[in-house]
Amino acid sequence: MGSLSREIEKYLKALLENAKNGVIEVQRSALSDFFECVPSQINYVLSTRFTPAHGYIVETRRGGGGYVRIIRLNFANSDKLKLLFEEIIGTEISQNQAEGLLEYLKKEGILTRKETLLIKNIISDKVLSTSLIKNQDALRSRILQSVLATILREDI
Amino acid sequence: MGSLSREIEKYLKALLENAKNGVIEVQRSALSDFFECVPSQINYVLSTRFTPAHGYIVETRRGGGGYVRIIRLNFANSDKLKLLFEEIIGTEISQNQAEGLLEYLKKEGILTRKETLLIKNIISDKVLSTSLIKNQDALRSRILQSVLATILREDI
DNA sequence: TATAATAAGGTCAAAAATGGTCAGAGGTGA
DNA sequence: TCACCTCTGACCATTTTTGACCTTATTATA
Repeated sequence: MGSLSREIEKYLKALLENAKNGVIEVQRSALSDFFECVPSQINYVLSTRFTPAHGYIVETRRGGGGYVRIIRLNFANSDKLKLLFEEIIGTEISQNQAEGLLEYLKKEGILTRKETLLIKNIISDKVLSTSLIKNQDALRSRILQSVLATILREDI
Repeated sequence: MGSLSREIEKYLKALLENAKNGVIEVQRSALSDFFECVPSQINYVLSTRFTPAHGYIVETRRGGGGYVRIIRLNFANSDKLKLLFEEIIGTEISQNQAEGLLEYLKKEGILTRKETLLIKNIISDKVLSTSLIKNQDALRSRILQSVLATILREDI
């Protein structure tokens, strides 16, 4: 008794199985035509089943030649990363904590010295202490989530 | 599938690859004939994909014997580049321009693919479009300045 | 040598082509 | 039944494509 959402989910996951690199590109309108549903149903599926926490990243582009790209994350040999990832979602992280996390990733050989430095500087107070930002620690958490998700991408 | 603009972009970049000196000259009308599009489409491609932020300068000339010359900047002239970068990054920078700059740095071998992806994702809408931030483009500028400063450090 | 014709390229705004958001209606399982 | 999914539609945002009209340089000609 699959709901439509579950069907769409299955379909996309099947596509991903056959894709090399764990990356597929589809068009939202083509998908919604195929499943005879409204386009926003596709967004619903993506936002409930293809989030980083589920192990996917979605990138889209509007306009002519637009697309929806789904990238599968590879948690296979990084349970620890998965945990970390889940732990920091929706949290706030101080500069100190963030640096600790980055150092850990460096020590594990997951980030190089240069990558660590780049990110450390980005999330430093020097960059983030600005009236442009309402809550530094919350933004820092979002940035780190993005870093973890990128690291986990299969296609890099 | 891929948009026409992307095709034209690829075509020009391929020409540049084969050109020595990183300079090519084409005729707008010849290009638009070749791609069966209106001439102004070429301008669109140039202005969205071959800006200084993307690492290119475009020079044109009208009238008989007119041309469009595309010059790819190379990092060797890094004094000029530093200035250019400062100008490009300014106090605000759009996502498109920022991504162009990162792609350029990758192409020049200054950033690896992974570093590029990490930073690109950090400055993406996904991370920065949040009510936590008042002015995305301004924060993006701060982040890129930090990245450049890190890159330009001698000790890494 | 002016002047007209021709041969480039430039600008800008409207239309077309995608995808995004959000609130409310409709289902469904414990 | 009640909380929690799912589905829908009206409205929004971004990117690309097109076309009408404008500017500049060169060449031919009176």
